Amino acid sequence: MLNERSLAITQDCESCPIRHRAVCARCESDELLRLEEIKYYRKFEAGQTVIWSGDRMDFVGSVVSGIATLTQTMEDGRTQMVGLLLPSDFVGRPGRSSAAYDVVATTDLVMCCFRKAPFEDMMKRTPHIAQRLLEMTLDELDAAREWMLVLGRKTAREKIASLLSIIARRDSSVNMRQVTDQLTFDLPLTREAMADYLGLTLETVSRQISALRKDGVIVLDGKRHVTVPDMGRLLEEAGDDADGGLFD
Amino acid sequence: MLNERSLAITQDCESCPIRHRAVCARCESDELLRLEEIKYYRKFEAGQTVIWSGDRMDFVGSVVSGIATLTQTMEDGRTQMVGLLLPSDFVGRPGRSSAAYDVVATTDLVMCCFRKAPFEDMMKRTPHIAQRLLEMTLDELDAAREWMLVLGRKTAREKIASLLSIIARRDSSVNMRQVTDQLTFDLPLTREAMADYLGLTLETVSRQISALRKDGVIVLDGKRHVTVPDMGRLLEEAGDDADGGLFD
DNA sequence: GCACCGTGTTGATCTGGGTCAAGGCCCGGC
DNA sequence: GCCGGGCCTTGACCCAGATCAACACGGTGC
Repeated sequence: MLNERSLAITQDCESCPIRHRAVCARCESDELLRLEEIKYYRKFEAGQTVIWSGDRMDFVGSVVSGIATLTQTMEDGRTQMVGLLLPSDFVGRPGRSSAAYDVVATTDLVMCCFRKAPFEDMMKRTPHIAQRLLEMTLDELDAAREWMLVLGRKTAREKIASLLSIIARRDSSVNMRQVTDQLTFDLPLTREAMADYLGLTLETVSRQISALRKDGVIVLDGKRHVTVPDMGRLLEEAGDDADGGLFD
Repeated sequence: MLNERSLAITQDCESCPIRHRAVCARCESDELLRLEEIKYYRKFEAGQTVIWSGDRMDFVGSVVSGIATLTQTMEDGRTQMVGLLLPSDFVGRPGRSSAAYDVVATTDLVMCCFRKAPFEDMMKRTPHIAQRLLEMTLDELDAAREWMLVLGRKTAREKIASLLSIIARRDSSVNMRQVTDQLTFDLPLTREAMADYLGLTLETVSRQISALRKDGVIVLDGKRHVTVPDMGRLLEEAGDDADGGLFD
């Protein structure tokens, strides 16, 4: 399904002409074809590190399938996840040659990569690409700032509810049943990874998830499979407006 | 002084041809002149709100002098500052018509604004502007992500030290004495604003500032004027690498 | 002069979430 | 089958920072 908001398209990455039209949806030039010549795929297993912070990074790319995380770590080992990369998310930074964060595959992961120099050349020749990247980066900036509110001001329970809301909204595994207003999905993160995203300990994550289960906000089937009987309730628990445009 | 990294230049905003060359430093086209026709200035007094979250926003612009903050507020009043706008910082978002955050002047403030529609037109005609904005937005994204680490994983003392480092690095009021390695500057924020930035209460901010003073990490002259006798020491307290490229 | 208000400091006490520790569940190897 | 290792849960206790409260300081209006 072609998603106007994404730079690359999830499932049909093999049909690249379509996907690359998304890079530059308003542009019909043959630049689209040239992208074909400089792209390649990379596959990673769950747990593998895609790139270490500070390493030379000579590609940019986007997630085709699977989930990766961006994390920062202090010398003493405290780590904070600063981004969650879901299919169609873009990685890398034109104009910078080394990675700013650790990028780790949390599930099996396929990325569609472009060598950086040719990608930058093409960006110069194809103005819409820079504009598309600008839009996407602004969206990411908004998401990062929303997360700052979560990290700085929300309680542990609200943090968990916020994370579940985000995954419910964005994870492609989400299965929505329109009639009952129920959502089901698998948590793509361990308790520890959730803790790193939320600025909590894994024990607190575990306790709060148990509490939300006990209170009927979520239903757990095993440790990872989540059903949300009432999305409005979950959003209330997250401290957001209950009507806050879920699937806009 | 022309700053390659900025979209607009601080002090010499009156000499706009120079400033606008910074918008598009690599571009010599006459688009620069057209910017003249659609710009205007706005002045605000300390404490005034520039725009409320959700309001219609028909301009983009940059800070000429003074300081503004971006804040998000929950229904129950908890607030989190998500950005600090210092001179040369850009505000607004091409492609979106309403403000996502409250923007408040914390000191007297002068902004140089462009009406959004003509600015967007010009962005389409002048590719380098989108590329410059992309670079700036990526810098902001990095800053936001660094702040996520501060909010999620640092102690109150480290948070204060981190904030002081950032202000020391970016505030134009900073007076550096090369020989002694001392820095002096005025805090542009109240204790409450600092608390909102750091995800703390104002009492904790006050206590930690007192503690840093007692330990000799900073010297206070009045409540706002700060001297940092040893920047390396402050960076250590912030939990960053002591050598982390201060004035790069 | 005095009252008032915004800003900041400091003390006393409380508590949400961290820390430490024990144990359960599941899966893969042997 | 048993063992070991991830991953997760739960309990007991502790502490950093929140909360509540009192007061200090400087400016401004009367």
